[in-house]
Amino acid sequence: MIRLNRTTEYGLIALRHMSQRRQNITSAREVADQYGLPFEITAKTLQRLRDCGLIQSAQGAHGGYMLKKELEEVTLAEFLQLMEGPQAVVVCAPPMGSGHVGCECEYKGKCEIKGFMTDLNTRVFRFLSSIRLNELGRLRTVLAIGDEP
Amino acid sequence: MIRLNRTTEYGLIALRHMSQRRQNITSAREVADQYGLPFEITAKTLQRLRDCGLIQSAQGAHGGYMLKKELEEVTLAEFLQLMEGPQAVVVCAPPMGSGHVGCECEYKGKCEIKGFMTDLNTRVFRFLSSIRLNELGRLRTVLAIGDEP
DNA sequence: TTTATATACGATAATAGTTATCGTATATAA
DNA sequence: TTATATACGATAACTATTATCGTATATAAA
Ligand code: SF4
Ligand code: SF4
Repeated sequence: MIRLNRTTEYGLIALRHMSQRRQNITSAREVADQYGLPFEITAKTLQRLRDCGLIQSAQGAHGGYMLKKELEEVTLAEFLQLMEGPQAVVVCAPPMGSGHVGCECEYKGKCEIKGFMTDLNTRVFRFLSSIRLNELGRLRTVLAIGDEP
Repeated sequence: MIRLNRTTEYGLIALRHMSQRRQNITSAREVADQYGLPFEITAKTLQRLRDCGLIQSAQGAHGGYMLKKELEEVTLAEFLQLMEGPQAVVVCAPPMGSGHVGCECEYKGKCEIKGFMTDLNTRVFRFLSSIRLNELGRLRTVLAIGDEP
């Protein structure tokens, strides 16, 4: 229920990379190389972030990407929606953020847990909205002692 | 990131059904019929709940299933772990509940968001642990006005 | 003008995970 | 003996995720 997409991780890795190099432009190649990510997917991920308005792109030889939005202004809920599409705990619940697009479910008529699920969906959305992407910069990778064999 | 398995829903539907019919035994057939669920999967789901100690089974002609544990004592975090296996936000984070079994990730060495992810994992676990299955009984299906076309 | 380097983007293959089904065995009350 | 139930392994069908390929376009610099 809880696992993120790889592309979401790639996106966060790229955003953090950019937030550390303020003012400086970066490129899909640089990000992919530095973190060992697959180039093609990294490139597409960055294009997607640009489509969403989180970063801006410049084409051509010295082109690349730069942060556009303040990461503090982006919640994890919003980011997930941008990267993974509309999210909901169950198909009958309205996807986070936009709209009451409550989908269809074949069990809808007889289902007795819909109320519970709708409530859960709301709470999950609130939880994810309480986390902002500027937290990416706060925590660094702390290798726990004994983490490696 | 956020969607539950169908089997988890089937399990919750069954648990709620049983919690409404205290003392009375129910069966996979009864649950499947009443809510229109696929019988085979419902049966396996109930077997799984029994393996986990949430319900007890009786074989034979008048057999079936009964609640064993108080739903108030079961958190959503525990339930998800039982139904969907060890859960974590990312593969490098320790799955909820049991252990520091932090898995392997090919990007581990260079990754800079591991700290953020580990922290997120902990917070998600806390969130899911704050919800208990007795809430299943509190909310009923409230059909929103205009929910159907 | 040519070259090197970058983004842009559609199409598709490979992989993994979820969901559903089939077949058979066993237990038990009537 | 029969009807009804759980128990359980194997596998098929479906869906989503993840990775790759091919080609087009933009731009700075030689
Ligand atoms: S109607 Fe019930 S079974 Fe269907 S998605 Fe909603 S909660 Fe799940
Ligand atoms: S090491 Fe980094 S990329 Fe790998 S799973 Fe952990 S957070 Fe994700």
